[in-house]
Amino acid sequence: MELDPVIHAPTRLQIVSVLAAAEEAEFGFVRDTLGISDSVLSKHASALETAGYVRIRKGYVGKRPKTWFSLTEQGRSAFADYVRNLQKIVSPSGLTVLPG
Amino acid sequence: MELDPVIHAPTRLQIVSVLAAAEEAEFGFVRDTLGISDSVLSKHASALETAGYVRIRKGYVGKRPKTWFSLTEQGRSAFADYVRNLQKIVSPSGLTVLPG
DNA sequence: GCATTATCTTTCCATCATGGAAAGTACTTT
DNA sequence: AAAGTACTTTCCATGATGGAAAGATAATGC
Repeated sequence: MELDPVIHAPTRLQIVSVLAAAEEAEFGFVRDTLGISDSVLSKHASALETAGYVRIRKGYVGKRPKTWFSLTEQGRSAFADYVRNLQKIVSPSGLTVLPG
Repeated sequence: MELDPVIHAPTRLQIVSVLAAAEEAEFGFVRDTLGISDSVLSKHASALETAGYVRIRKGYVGKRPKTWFSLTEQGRSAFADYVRNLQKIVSPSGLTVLPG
């Protein structure tokens, strides 16, 4: 019933949730969606990559460098586990973390 | 879409979840259920009391002092908000993990 | 009466996490 | 050459966390 600390930190939870909702997301999109600084996103993305949860892809749009993030299979699975564990912790109260 | 940091800390989330499932819970029960030390529970309970989320009741069982915790109305409401916010963050992923 | 137990609370400490600013990297545009 | 784009890394200050140890208070055991 452990809450994976890599995912639980609020900023990373939000990053992972954004990525879980899409196949891939741009650096700037994630940063602006969450309203965080470049450095914070860069550091959390690296932490998630180190954990094996996020893939960081670098490429170009025209001549400008761009970075995209996506969840790895391991990341998706860890996120699903995380949500399940949250549910276990919270559910005795009768509340749910799930939509609907 | 803020996750109340008083509740989000894993240990306090578990404490609050336990309390949300009951009217009142004993110090020893909560400590043993979560597997934490006396000092940690004592400190987190104080923090939750300071936030207005938990009521700490002291009394006796026979001649031995005992402490009980319960959520205040404010605490229940903050917890419900917390879970709602969690839902908002997580739900775009479309996870279909079922409660229970 | 004094030591021990019970039930917490508070202090101490060492560690880790977090975020933003600033500086750095690499390349491009003007 | 200077400035801009798109990050990454370093620096730093702040705060959170947990357990052990020491306290506080009262009740039993011997």
